[in-house]
Amino acid sequence: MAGALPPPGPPASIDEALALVRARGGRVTAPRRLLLEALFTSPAHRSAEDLAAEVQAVAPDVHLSTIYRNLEELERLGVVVHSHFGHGAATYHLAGTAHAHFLCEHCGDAIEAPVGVLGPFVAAAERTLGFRVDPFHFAIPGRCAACASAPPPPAV
Amino acid sequence: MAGALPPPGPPASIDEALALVRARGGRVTAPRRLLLEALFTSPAHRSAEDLAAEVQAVAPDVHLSTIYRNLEELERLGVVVHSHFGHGAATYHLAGTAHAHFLCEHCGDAIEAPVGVLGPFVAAAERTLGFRVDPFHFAIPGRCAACASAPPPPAV
DNA sequence: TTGCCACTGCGAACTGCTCGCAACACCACC
DNA sequence: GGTGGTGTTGCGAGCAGTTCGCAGTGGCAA
Repeated sequence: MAGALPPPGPPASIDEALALVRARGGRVTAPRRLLLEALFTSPAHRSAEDLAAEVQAVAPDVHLSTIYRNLEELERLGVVVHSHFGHGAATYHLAGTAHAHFLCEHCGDAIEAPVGVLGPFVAAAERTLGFRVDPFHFAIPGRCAACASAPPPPAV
Repeated sequence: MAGALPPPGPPASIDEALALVRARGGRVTAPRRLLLEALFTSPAHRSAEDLAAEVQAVAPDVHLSTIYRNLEELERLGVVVHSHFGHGAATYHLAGTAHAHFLCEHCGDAIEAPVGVLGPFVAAAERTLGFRVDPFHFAIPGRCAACASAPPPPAV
């Protein structure tokens, strides 16, 4: 690739992410590299604990708090984003793949939301309330098609 | 489970709520009554801890876990609902006053959402994905008008 | 009045996350 | 190829919010 172009969006590779880390004075360490490898090798949403397990499969000494600190740092640099699915732990994924989620509270299934569904809602919220919705940070709860069509469970 | 007692809507008074408790075999106890009083005397959103403090102002011995257990029970009976504001504790309020919330992640302000803003979005989600959105359970994050117009904080 | 059992208070435990601290090791500079 | 400053790490304690187990209490039907 050409020389000194600052990446306009989120980094597309581990090396680009590490360059970003270096650019703001950070250092390239083994836990950091392993965490990035875990993030880049799969687009899935994983909790900090899942990611820690993946890193620890290679380097068992890496501590959970190191994972949290690195995720926080990478989020500040725009490499990853986190979102919340229901009541449980936060999940992390690459910033480039940010998208909204619908979470079925019945079967636990998460549906990745095409932006088109949210666009009019986001626009309406801004027009009516001046509120700029961030639809990525929290999953939108409800019932998926399969569970919605099934008879609702008894109230007790 | 046998639907011998279909309550048409959420109870409108403490006594109605207690009748509901009795109808499913429950008992009317002092902590339960005090909790309902706290819930019915103000429409505000309060955390379990806030509600415990209100109850404990009258009956200091009531334990926080009793509050949680009663809230769970009342939720099962359809008397209260809980919702989540950002990362903090869950908040509880009467089921009859359910409404969506927009939560500003910058100043922490919560805006109660007129249903009109959400209607088209809920309809679109159902039409496109078959997904039945429950917009009440989690606050919708973003930036309020004041914070959105202010210059965004530097990325680092 | 009696007795069953729903409910309570209490404290420990759990989950998800953050913090303080001393030791370590990356890397700019020589 | 050293060397030193300092960013990062591992560790463990601690926090908030919530749940659980247990033995004792007391509401209420009979």
